Amino acid sequence: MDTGRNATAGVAEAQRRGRPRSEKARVAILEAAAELLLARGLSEVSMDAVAERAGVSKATIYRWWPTKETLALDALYSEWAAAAPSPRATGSLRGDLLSLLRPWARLAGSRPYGRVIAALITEAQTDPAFAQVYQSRFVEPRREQARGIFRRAAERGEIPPDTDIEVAIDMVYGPLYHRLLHGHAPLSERFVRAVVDTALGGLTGHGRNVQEN
Amino acid sequence: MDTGRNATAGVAEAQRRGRPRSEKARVAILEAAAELLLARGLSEVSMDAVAERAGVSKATIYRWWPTKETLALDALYSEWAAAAPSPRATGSLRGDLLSLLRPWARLAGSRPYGRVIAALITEAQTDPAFAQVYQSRFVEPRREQARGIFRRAAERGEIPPDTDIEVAIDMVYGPLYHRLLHGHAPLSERFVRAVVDTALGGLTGHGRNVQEN
Amino acid sequence: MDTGRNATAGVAEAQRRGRPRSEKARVAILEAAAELLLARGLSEVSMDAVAERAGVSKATIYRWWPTKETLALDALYSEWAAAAPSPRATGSLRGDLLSLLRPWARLAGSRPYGRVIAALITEAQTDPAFAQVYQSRFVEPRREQARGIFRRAAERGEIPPDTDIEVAIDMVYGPLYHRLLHGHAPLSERFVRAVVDTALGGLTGHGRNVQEN
Amino acid sequence: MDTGRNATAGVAEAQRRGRPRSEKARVAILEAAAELLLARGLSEVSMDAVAERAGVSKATIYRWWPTKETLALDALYSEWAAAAPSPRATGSLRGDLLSLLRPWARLAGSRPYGRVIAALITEAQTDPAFAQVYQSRFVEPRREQARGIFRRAAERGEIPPDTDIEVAIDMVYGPLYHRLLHGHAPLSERFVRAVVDTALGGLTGHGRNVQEN
DNA sequence: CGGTAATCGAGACGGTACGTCATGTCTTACA
DNA sequence: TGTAAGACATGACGTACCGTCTCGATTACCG
Repeated sequence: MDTGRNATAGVAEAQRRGRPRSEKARVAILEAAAELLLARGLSEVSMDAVAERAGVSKATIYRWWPTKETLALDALYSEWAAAAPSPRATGSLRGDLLSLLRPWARLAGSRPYGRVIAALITEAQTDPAFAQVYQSRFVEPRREQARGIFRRAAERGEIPPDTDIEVAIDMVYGPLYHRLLHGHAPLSERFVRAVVDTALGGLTGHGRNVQEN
Repeated sequence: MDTGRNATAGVAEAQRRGRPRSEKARVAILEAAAELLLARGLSEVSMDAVAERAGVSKATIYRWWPTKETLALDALYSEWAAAAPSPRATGSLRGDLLSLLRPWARLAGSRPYGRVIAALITEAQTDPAFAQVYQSRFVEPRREQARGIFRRAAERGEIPPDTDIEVAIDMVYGPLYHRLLHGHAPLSERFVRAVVDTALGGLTGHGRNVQEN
Repeated sequence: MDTGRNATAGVAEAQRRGRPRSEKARVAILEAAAELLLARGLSEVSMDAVAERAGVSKATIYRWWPTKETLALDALYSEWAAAAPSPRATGSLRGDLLSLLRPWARLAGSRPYGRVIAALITEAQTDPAFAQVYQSRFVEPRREQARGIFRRAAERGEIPPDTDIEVAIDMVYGPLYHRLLHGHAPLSERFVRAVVDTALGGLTGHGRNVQEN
Repeated sequence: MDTGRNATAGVAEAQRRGRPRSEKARVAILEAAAELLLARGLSEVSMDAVAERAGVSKATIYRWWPTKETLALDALYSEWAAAAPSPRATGSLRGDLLSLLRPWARLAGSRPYGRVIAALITEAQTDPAFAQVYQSRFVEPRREQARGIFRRAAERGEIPPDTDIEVAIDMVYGPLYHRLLHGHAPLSERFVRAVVDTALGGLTGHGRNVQEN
């Protein structure tokens, strides 16, 4: 799936005229981009380098991805989507959150994704069009999952019905992104548990969740 | 204060030989950089542009700042340090946190600082030397303030003595940075209060803090 | 008639199998090329542009013309051959030359052909195969006409029998091409007459031809 | 002397501020360009290739020469100006013309200059600004020399005083350029003599110059 | 009338050069 | 020694064109 042009093309669509897009080239570009991005970071990766490593011409890249950033987004997404499992419903808010956030943290910490994500966020600050794509591809899907989790918890009575769910989401994802981007401490499993427990029970301890998991 | 070379050290230092450094140039550079950074973002600002706007030669900039990023850091720091008031002790954890975070959020939201901070974080991902400077100049001072606040709260018995303070700091700063960088929702005063209250009392509501402020 | 491949050979040839060549496309390509060439010059005309204007695919052009230059040669030739009348025998060398050169000069000056011819000559300098085609299509026919004229003049005794006819041809065509390509002065009718008269009678005036025409 | 910017800079001019232009680079560029041009022709020479061979950056070339063509003009001019001797006055029109044209023909035939000159003429057809520079640098100086020769011949009575000198110049340079560019026959010494003699005496032979030289 | 074969349109592709721009260094003259 | 001016090597940018290619669609013939 491309960030750039009309890459939708339903299955049943009649074959379009002209030479069809080279699937080989598409995959080679995304893989080359992903490897280079993780090895060197967005700003150190040139389109020329991607083209060379993918065995592809620069024009072919620009035909499908308008900017380096959109290519990076797609490249990262390919890796990320392939690796991330869909969380299952555990019956408790704590369990649901852990099953959502643990794979995310494990994935985020497994390779230098933070560097690439930081670069994408930086680009989103300046380019509104890119920001829109970044939001809808990377951010919203995960927030939507979290919204469902919190909504179901409210229905079960685990959290008050007037809870501001947007704030709640920021309370759990915020600290994770914080460590991912600032790198002042590891994105460990322990940290995920601590974040979830603190978000649920609070620091003062009166509502502290005692489950062990 | 420069990120780069001889940071001039003490007042009483003997006058060095040769023409002294031009204070006018130093200020002009920092101001030009700050304005351009906030207007266009780090990646869109060139050293040539800073030099031209400051009425200064490029060589002069490079003599004192080794990279564009260090210059940006200093330029941002000048603005930020001038504006941020030092928080006062209120006697309660909630009060202390609000007096620490509210000015931060107000400042961060007042101009497009997020764009510059995101760029600095991005650079820190790749350049370890810069990361070190960024941490010690921007991150640690504020974490140290927060550590003091939590430590005093533990002494007062407001939070358990075994609280992991590093996690606690991430629980309040994380959500703020999250909104600053992702921009999916405003960094409002209301949000700061919600973050503090949730961090203290938790989402489940059993320990919910009922103070009104 | 194409510069490139199977130049169709004889009329009576048996119809070849497969879809026959589209005459419509052939004409459209030549016309599009001629218009673009005269408007912009060879180097400013791209095959893509010709294809688009002719409503034809690039592959169709390349199937029949190996290079842009050969296409330009054919396009120019179509225009040129259609416009140039065949000179008639006047009975005198001066009359024959004028009847040969005047139409040439009028045509050459009528539209920016100089620009295209210069480009073809340039290409011929580098590509020997093209040079051969250019000579045989554009240069030799006209030189052959001129040879006949001078030969008959020698038979009539108008010029010495040992006259070097190749030099004689260069003496009349050279100055015309000179103005066409350098453009320092107009290719006027007056100039054609002056060239012929000077070539015949010389600058010193002793043999000056006094006919008026 | 450059075609591009303000390369005049009189001798006595006060040293301009900033790093002075690198004479070494200037010469290396012109020499690299000249060698490549003569070896491959203008269209086959890329700026990248010139930069690489000269050991110079592309930006440096573009700083001083706006286009490839202006660079080629300067490169050719350097070679040409260094080689061409100034003709001397012989006392006769024939002698003067031979002393002007023989070195020109020898030089033009010595290396594949025709290919480069053809390309420059081609460019001049399309780019009026370049045409102006080409005329004033390459064409006019030589025409001015020729004008002097014919003017003095008229004063001596060798040619009629009402001779159209512009036509006369085209009569001798035209055939030479014709052979240089069309390449249908060699630019030999014999040819130069034949052109001069025919231009002076005419083909009809009544005014034929009988000097031998 | 169905099969074979060359043509055509569309347009993606690898490759190469373009001319521009930014980085960081260097070389002058002047302060 | 510091500074303004500005030339320099390096290298990436995004665009444009070239000539080739792979499709489906078309249009003749030939069996």
